[in-house]
Amino acid sequence: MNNCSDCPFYASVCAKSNPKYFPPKATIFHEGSSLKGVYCIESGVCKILKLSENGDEQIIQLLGKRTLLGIRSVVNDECTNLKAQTLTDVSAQFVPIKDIRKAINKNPLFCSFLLQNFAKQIKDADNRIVSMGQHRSGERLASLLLYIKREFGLNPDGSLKVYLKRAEMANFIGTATESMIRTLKRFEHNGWVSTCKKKIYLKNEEELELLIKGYRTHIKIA
Amino acid sequence: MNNCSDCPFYASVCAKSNPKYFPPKATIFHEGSSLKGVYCIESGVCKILKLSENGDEQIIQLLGKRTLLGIRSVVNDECTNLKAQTLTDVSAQFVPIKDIRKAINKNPLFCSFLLQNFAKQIKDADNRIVSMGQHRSGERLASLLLYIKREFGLNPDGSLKVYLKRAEMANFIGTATESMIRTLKRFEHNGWVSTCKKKIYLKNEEELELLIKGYRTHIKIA
DNA sequence: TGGAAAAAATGACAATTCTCAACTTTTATG
DNA sequence: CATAAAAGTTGAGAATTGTCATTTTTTCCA
Repeated sequence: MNNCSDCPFYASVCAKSNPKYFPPKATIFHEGSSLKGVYCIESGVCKILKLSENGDEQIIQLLGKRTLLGIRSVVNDECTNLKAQTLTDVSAQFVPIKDIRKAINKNPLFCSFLLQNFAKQIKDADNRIVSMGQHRSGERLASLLLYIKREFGLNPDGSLKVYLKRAEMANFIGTATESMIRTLKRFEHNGWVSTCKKKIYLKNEEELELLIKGYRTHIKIA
Repeated sequence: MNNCSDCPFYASVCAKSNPKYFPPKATIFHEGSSLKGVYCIESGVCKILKLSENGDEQIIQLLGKRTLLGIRSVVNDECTNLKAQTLTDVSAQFVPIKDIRKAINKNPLFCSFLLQNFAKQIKDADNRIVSMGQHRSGERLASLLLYIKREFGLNPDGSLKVYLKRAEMANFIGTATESMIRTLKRFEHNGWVSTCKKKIYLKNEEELELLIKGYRTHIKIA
C-alpha cells in the first residue's frame, strides 16, 4: 500500500533498533489523536478504520510490513481521522515527527518517495470508491479476496495469509456480516473459493476477476 | 480539493498567459491517457470519473478553480486511471510535465504543498469510502449537497453554484438516477431543500447534518 | 480438557434499492 | 416559435441487502 522498501532512504528515516511490540487487537492510535510521530511496521498487519456513532466500523486499509502509520496526519499537521488497530502481533519503529519533517525538508528523494506513496494511496482509494459505488456485495467481496492475495500473499498451504473475521470482511466491503457470509457461501457453492475454519482458499481467481469486471452478472446458487 | 492558492509558488509553476478554453461536456483527458502535462483550472468546474464496462460512470471528484488536473498520474509516471470532463466552460493553464518535475525537485515549498494537497485528497477519499460503505443513499445525498456548498458555494439567489444533472448526482453517490430523484423529493417534502428547475436550495442544513451523523434514522415521507 | 465466550451460520421477514416502462417537463436548435 | 432531443419524474414489481432471533461451531482459558 505504501511500502517503504522502494525508498532509498528507508534505512536512514525509519530503521532503528528499538521496535515497539503490539499484541493482536491493540490500538496504535485512536481517531482524533494528536500524533507525536509515525510508526513504520516491521512485521504484522494492521487495520485502519473509522468508527461510526453507533459503533460499527468501516475498514479503510490493511497495512503490512514497511508501511507508515499516521503519515497523512503528520504531513497535514492534523489529528488523526482514523483509528489504527493491530490484527496480529506487530512490531513497529516509532519515528518522531521532527525526523519526518527533517526528511521531508532536507531529503528530496524521501519527499519524492512520499509523493509517489500518497499518489498510490489516492489511486487505491479512488478504485475503492468506484467499487463501493458501482458494485454489489459479491463483486466487492471478490475484490477484497484478490486484494488480500495481491498485497499479502498466501500461506504455504495456499490459504490467504491475512486472516480477517467474517465481521471484518463485511466491515471492509460495507455490508452486514450475515450478507457477507451468504455471499461467501455462494462463492463456495460455485467452487470459486473454499474455506476451512478461518482459512480461505481461492480456487478460481479468473471467475472472481470476471465477476468484478461485470462479465458475470449473476452469482449462481448451485 | 487541491487548491493551488495556498501555494506560494503557484504563480511560478502554473500561471502563464495562454490558457486553453474548453466548452461544457469536453473531455480533458480519457482514462488510460499518457499525459504530457497537467492542467491548472483557472475557472469553471470539471468532474473526475471512472467509466465501467457497461458505460455508466462513478464520479470521484468535482474540481474547480486553481486545481491541478492529472497531477496524480504525473507524479506516479502512469497513464491516467480516470477521465476528466468539463461541466461548464473551463479555462485552464497547461503545465508541461518537465515543469512539474522541476518544481518537485528544485522547489521544496512546492513539494510540500503537493504533499499536503495529496494528504487532503486521501482524507477526502477515505471519508467518501466511509460514506459509501456505511451510509444509505439519503445520507450520501445529504453529504453531496453539503459538499457542493462547502467547496463551491452559492449563487446570489442562494442556490448551489454547481449544477449537476440528476444522473450526475446519482453517479456521485452511487445509486440509480430514479432512486436519487426519490430521495431528493423526500428531502423536499421534509422541507430540507427546495428545487426549481436545475437550481437546488438548502433550506435546513442542520437536519441534513443530523441525517449524516446518524441522529435521524428515517427520512419521513411527509 | 471442560465449559464459557466469541464467532459463524441460518431462517424469516422487512427495508432499501434497482430496473424497466411510460409519461412529463425542460432544453436545444433550426 | 415549433419541434425534436434530452432530462426529469413516476409507478410497479423484482432483486438485493439489512435486521433480528436462534442455533451451531470454534476459540480461548481456567
